[in-house]
Amino acid sequence: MEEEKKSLNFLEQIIEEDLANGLPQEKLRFRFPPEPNGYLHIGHAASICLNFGLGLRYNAPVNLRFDDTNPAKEEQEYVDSIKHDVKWLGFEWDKELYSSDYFQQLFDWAVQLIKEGKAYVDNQSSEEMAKQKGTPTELGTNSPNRDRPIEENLALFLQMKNGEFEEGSHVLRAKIDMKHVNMHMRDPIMYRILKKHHHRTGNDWCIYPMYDWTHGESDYIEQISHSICTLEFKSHRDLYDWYVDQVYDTSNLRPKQREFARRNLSYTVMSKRKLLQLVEEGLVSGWDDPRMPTISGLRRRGYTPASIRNFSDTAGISKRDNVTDVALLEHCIKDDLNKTAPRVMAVLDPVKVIITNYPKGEEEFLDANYNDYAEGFGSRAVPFSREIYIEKEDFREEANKKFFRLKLGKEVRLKNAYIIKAESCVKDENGEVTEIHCTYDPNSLSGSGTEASKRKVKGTLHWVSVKHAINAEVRVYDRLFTDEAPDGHKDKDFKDFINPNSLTIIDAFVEPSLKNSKNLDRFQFQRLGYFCVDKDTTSTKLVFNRTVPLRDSWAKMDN
RNA sequence: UGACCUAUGGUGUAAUGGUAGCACUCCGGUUUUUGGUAUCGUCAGUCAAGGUUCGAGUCCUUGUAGGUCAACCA
Repeated sequence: MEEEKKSLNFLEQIIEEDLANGLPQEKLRFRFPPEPNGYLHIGHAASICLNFGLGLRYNAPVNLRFDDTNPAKEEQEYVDSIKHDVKWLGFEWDKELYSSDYFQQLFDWAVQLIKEGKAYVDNQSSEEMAKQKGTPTELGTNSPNRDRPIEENLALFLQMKNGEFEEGSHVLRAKIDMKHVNMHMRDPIMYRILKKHHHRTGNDWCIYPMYDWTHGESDYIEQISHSICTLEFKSHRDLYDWYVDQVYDTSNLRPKQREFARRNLSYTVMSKRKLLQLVEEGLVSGWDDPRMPTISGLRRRGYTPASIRNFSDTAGISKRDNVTDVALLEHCIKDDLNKTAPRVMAVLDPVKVIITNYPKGEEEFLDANYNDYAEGFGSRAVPFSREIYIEKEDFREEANKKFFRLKLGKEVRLKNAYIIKAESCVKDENGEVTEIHCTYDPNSLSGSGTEASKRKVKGTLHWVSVKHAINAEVRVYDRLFTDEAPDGHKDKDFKDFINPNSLTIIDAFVEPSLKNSKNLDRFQFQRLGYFCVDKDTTSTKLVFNRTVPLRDSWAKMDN
């Protein structure tokens, strides 16, 4: 059989081209370079799947490199969560590295640049420097310190390093071109003074390298062949190349930066700043709130690593701005869970059914498959008795032919149990149905093989036995925002679109087999959706998150 | 009054000058002891105008639209 040719994305095409032009395959090396200043989200997952996917595809190593050059924002907590998330997604990095590992090397190279007359110390205020920088349409002007003698620069830079200056008083700048059409080339800052404790280097340094100076050189040190980042860094590429060229030795590989469009998802926001805002203002319970688009939020919500990987592959990558429909993500998790989740029964909005011809005090345990349509899931015993709960919406006193559920005088099948017929109902003073009285057909037990058990009845309902049901808190989620692109409105704040009903907490009844479920166990609650055990679960209280509801074509018809 | 990037069904992505395809969404049929799943199908697209070419989504020109760039952030 001929293997189907899979089309390449534009980055794979670039790599193929490089290989065709003589780059040896064993020189291929990638990296995922997060700044440890927040939690990873589904957009990062795109980058992770992309870089590690390339590693797998080309049998090339992929480094996990923490871009930790700003001690003001970075914390060990974030490092730990990032490592956990990458592992959880199912990827293995070659080396765990930190930009801060290269502080000494970067410093030495900076000294070299000063000696070559390619860098200088500027002691103007940031306002003055900003003014000289110009704008995208106006050229910049030179700093009065631009031609400071090399010896003086060297001495000042050393003083900066030794902590002899205040924060903000001096910077080291690359001497490139203040009239360059690219703003990033107008004598960019290489080092600033920051008298802050660093999560790894402690107080060893009080000058810290800027992103641009750090990133290309780190790629070069690690001999990354393809340094893949998002589109907003496109204009940094000139500078990336300039910096690398200052230290590039032709016997080594010269890394190449290429950019792709970041992944956006409909009905949510993706910037770390905005996500942080949601957390800090208490609009969600934390970074791992199941409504958050973070990896930890999705995990807690019940998403599987495979579903997220599959989403990334399916969505693909390109260079155009995009807002991917969250329906695709939901499709991916439903697709995975449909194949892997055991099916059980839970009633979220209960009404009591009394089976009047079932003997009082009697109970029986019915064998129920965890999955009727696939092998290997096994089964459990589900208790049945005279009183059960069904969903309120599964009963109507009267309804037309399209209503396949329980109505007076009609029959339905109870999943894994008997066929019952509604005879009458009891209502409270508000007209709400409080009890439904039914009779059952004792010969109709599921799987018993009797004539009666094979009767075709149109509806099948899920249920739990009143006596055996266990209580569970079920958290039902809706999208966090009511707008498709909450941060896409110039005149409105993204928080104006917060959905006030994004979380509904329900006291539900679940079948007793669920009693000992553990955190992150995933189930299909039949006819309702996929649910996942939440970490708030204790030995006395079960808590479930609804990952995603099942498709409900009846709800659409009924409206 | 700049430079750079991007424009393919509602959404996301292929087509590497040669039949515009795939997935999601929507809608409909079949199957079904989940109104689920599965399966079959329908609707729907190359931003515009010129040019090159036997042939253009692809190359060129000019528009138009969107995005990015002026942190001692990354």
